[in-house]
Amino acid sequence: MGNKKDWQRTVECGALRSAQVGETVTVNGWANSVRDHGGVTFIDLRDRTGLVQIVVDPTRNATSEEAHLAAQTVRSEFCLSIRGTVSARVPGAENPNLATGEIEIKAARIEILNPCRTLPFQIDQDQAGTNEELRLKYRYLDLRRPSMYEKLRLRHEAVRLIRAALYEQGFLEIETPILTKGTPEGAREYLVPYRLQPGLFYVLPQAPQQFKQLLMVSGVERYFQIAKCFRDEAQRADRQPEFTQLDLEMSFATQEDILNLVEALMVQVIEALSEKQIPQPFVRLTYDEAMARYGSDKPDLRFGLELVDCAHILQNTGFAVFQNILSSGGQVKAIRYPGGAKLARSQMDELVTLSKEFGAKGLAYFLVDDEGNASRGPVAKFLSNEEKAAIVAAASAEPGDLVGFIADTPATTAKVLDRLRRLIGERLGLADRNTLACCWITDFPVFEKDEETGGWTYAHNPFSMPNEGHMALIDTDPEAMRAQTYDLVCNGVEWASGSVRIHKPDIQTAILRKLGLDDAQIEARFGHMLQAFEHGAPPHAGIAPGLDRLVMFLTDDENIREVIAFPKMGGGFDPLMNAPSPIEAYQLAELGLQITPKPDGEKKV
RNA sequence: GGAGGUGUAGCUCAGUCGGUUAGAGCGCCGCCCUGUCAAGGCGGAGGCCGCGGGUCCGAGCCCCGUCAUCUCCGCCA
Repeated sequence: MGNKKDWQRTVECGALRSAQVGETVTVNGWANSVRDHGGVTFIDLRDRTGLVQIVVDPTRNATSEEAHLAAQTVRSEFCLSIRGTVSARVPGAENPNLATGEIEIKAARIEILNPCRTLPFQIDQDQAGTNEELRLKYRYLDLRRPSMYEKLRLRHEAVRLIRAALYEQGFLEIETPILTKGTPEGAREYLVPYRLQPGLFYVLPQAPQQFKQLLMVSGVERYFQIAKCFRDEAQRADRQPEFTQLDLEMSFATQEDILNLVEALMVQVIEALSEKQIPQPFVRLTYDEAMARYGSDKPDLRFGLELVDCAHILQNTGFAVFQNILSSGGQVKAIRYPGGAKLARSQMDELVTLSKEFGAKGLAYFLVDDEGNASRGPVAKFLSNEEKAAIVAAASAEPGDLVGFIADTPATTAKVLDRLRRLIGERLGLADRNTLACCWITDFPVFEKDEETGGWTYAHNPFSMPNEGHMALIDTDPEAMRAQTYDLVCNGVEWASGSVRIHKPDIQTAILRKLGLDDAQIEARFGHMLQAFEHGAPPHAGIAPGLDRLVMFLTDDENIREVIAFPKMGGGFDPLMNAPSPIEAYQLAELGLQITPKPDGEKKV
């Protein structure tokens, strides 16, 4: 206490109430706004706890001449120390919009800790209208806005709750290397040249996957980490080149253990930090069910509009287009567009155009009339009355609805109908913004066909344990194999992904061979994992929810940059630090690197 | 890699059918003002209309190219 400087605050701005009237206090903060009336001047002083009004009135109180002169030079965002007396506002001058609106501080002394030059943008207004590149360039100013501070605080609280809950359950928080080795395939990786032996590179981790499994072999049993992950892929509104996952792994655990743990943890965090409705228990769907009913492995369950498989209804149809698709292994599935019969012809045409953009050959549809009959629309005349009635019933279509059909391969049918379903849901406002509809998607395929090479590629994660008995299918019907895998999906967004891991070297080797790796490649890339599995590796399972996504749910942001303190722009460029940037010639020489200039001149900077 | 949107004052934006001197609000600067809280009044400064080319008597506006940025597809778990 004796070390305290006289400019240092004794109270925080937002904490002051009528109870403190009469006290002499010192506050520190920034001038949120200044209102100079010639004689009396008001300053709204802001710190992270809120605003308090400062009155500078040389005729009415102990305000010194210096304080009055200082107040006249104060501009927006000056950093100030102010000492004064907490006073009740004059009757009628209270501000009910301010938590501290009953009182004000009559300034005796004003110290300008640091002035502020003219701002590049106004920070006492909502950030929504400001050019984002400018916000990122001056991120330190952008983050002064209370709404941005609140996002930082929510993120902090989420992490704090997660840590507390996992500590409580015996999890160890362990850091794993950032300079490491890549996992083949998957996302493009960030590379760091190795100076001591030019030509070698570290790889930044896409996730701590292998390390956390090795920690299980180590006997840690319960591991977690708030882990930075790196992927050198194209950006999206909800993707950053570096992002954060809650990475966790448990030994001697089943899928059920992981699902229960994560479900309880996420519900706890959401309920503690938001008013969102989060229905429980989370819906569970297998991958096959999800694809059949929603055409997606990450369905938005805030609304229905389930897809209707018309195969049975149309098995003897006279409509050649549908018949040909069905007899060649394709699907005919329908989706209901509530009230869609009222759409203008141009809007219906737009649906057809969009379907084609999504990959379908077209969109067939009929309209349901007031009597519940499918009397109009392009396919109405090609289907029998019995067929139409059965489809109307199966889709629960009502008078005034449009029923659209996609007839194509199962993959294309799913993809297009998923898009249409989301489009309809969005247009009709079916998704309640205040609800977080979570579901577990389980039992993903182990392999899927690689259309380019004709070989097999992993569908989920090459370390995932196939379902019991499914290894028997690896030579006969690998496409039918399912694994002990699970994704947590919320409002159509993939939130977490995990699996029971393979802990047996023979199974892991068989899977890798099926993926087309020869024994030499397996040894080079996964030798250390297989060797670890040969040393008494325990059964283990894990998962990794996206932390940025969690915060986006809390803040209702659709843009991941809003919930990261210092994010990067679209190309991975950081306009605040000006990174990436060129390095010195000697640094390149040390690394044994030579830059080949792009033929067509310079970009940027 | 592809598609679409945007680019005009420090910020957010308007700018008609291509027409002579490019506007508004906020911010900034100056003066006035004793109760405001988005303070108010008066005055002022501030523009490579992203950049390059073209069409035209004439381009912020039309055409071509290019750069930046945002969103989506591809990609990415």
